[in-house]
Parts: sequence; C-alpha cells; structure tokens
Amino acid sequence: MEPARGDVAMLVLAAAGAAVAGIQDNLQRSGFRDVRPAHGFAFVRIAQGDATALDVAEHLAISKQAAGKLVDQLVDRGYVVRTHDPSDRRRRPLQLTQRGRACTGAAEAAAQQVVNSWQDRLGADGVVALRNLLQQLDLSGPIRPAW
Amino acid sequence: MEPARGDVAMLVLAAAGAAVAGIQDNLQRSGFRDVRPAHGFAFVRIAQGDATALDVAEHLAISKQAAGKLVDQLVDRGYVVRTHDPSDRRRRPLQLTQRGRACTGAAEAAAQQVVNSWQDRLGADGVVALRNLLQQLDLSGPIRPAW
DNA sequence: CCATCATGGTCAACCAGGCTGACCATTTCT
DNA sequence: AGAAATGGTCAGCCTGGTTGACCATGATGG
Repeated sequence: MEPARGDVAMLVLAAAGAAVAGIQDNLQRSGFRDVRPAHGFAFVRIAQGDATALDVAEHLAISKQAAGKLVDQLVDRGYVVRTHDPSDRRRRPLQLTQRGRACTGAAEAAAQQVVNSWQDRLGADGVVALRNLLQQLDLSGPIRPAW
Repeated sequence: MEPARGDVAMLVLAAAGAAVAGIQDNLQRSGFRDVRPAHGFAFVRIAQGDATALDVAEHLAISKQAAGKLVDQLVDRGYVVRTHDPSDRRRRPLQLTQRGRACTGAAEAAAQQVVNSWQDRLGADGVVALRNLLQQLDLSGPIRPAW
C-alpha cells in the first residue's frame, strides 16, 4: 500500500485559492474593482473572438441564462459590446472594448505577478517544473469553480 | 523581460477544479450525496477536535452566521453533534458522529483516488515532485474558494 | 414551398449560500 | 458591580446560480 497522498489535492486547492486571491488583489490594485474571477474566465473565451453568450456558458459550464446575466454585467461595465452577425441574426457575438482589452492585459500581468512571487520560493526551474507537471495532467474541458 | 508564465496560474486553477470535481464524484459514488466541498473543509477543522462554529468560520474565512448555517446542515444530516463545554456555557464544541468519521474517511480515500489518477500520468516521482513544489509555496491561512 | 424542428437569446420565478445588523446569554475585565 | 468582550442565533437582504417558458430566426425534409 502506498503512503497516503490525498494531501496533494489539498495543496493544489490551497495554491488555487491563493492564486485567485492574489490575482484578484493585483487586479483591484490596478484599478479594476468591478470584475470577479468568473468575469476573467469569460474574458478568456471572449478574447478568442466570435464568442456568443452560449460559448461563454459552455466555457464556464454554466447555463446559458447565467452566462447571459454575466455578459450583461460586462456590457454594463463597459468591458464588452454585443455585436451582430450578418449571416445569422440570432447570434450576438461579443467583442472586447478598449477597456476590456485593458482589463485582460491587467489580468495577465496580475497572474504573472502571482507566479513571480511563487518563483521567489521555488526558483525559476521550480516554476518550470511545476508548469511541466501540471501540463502533463492534461486537464481540459470547461473551467469550473474549485468550490 | 521574462517569458509570460501567467499560464501556470491557470493550470493550477484547472487542477484544483478537477481535484474538487473528482473528489466530489468519488464521494457521491461511495454514498455521501449530501455533502458539498465546503462541508469537507469544515470536517477538516472539526476533526481536529474542540472546534466551535466560530472556529469553522475562521477556517473557511466566512462569517460566523454562515458557518452556523453550515454546521446546522451537518447536524441535520447526522455528521456532527453540538456538545457542551462545562467550563464555558456559551461555547458549543462540535464533534463528529460515527457517520461523520465515515464521511471524512471516504473523503480522504476519494482524494487519494484522484491523486492516484494523476500518478498514472506523472509517475510516482512526478507526484512527489509536485507535492514538494506545492509544499514549498508554504501557503497557510484559511481555506478559500478558488472562485 | 411550407411545416416542422433546432438554435440563440431573453424573461420570470425560484433557491442556495453568502452577507450585515441586531440581539441574547455568558464570561471577562476594571 | 458595571462595562466590555465573546459565542451564538434570528431576521432580512443580495448575488449568482438554477429551471421552465417563450420568441425570433435559421435549417431541414416531405
């Protein structure tokens, strides 16, 4: 019987919580106070281009109605605009505004800052090793809240 | 300028989401269908002994009222009992029931199963390396939802 | 070519799980 | 003894999800 290693799961959880908290913190500090983590994940999909609310829903594994509300918020706050698809008048493709792009940029910087702080503890090759290991897990599918 | 590594944060997030989903899944399969992840984290503190609802609140970084509700659920579902502290009649120390202990055991097994599945991809030393790296991050404090 | 079905989106009602504020009983401090 | 602090509960509210129903548009097949 192998030694108990369920603690690895807890460590990953703790790291994820710290990552989200850190990113959120950095983002707020750079002036984006009206975005939640879920908005950030929506940005990921929207930035890829030609995303509808339904695409966002699938990306976040939430209902289309919930995604609709979320997009409403992004529109209200000036991060996103609903455009039109001339070839299908039902679709409302989403597009980042100037501010939306600024926010995604800030979010990337915020994430990088968190990883940099990890690098202080792990060293550059530690971070590389960590990334390699996580990549090998090959996790795909929608982005889900940890809990 | 260093290469962009914000993606490490995303990888950690994905791993955490997968871990929680996997644990939850395994737990349900072993018959515990009325526990959420938050309950599991509460168990962690309660299992340490002499925990009050307030301790749970601090452990999960939620309000004492929210912790109270959460404990109510655990009591209703038969996982926990509220005892008395003879030396302070305000405190209601919590104690795991038989079923509570069974559930924490199942949760550990569920977590271990998830890590085992990771081991299939990373190999035994990969898992060890991952744990070492995460431990070096030295994250403490309350358990926070990733988002 | 039209009828039917599928798809993208919105509206409404509801629920779960957080929050704050107020309060009570008890303990601790001065 | 009186005042402040502490553990707990109650009540009301808000946010972010859910499902069900529905509309407009597009795709499909007799």
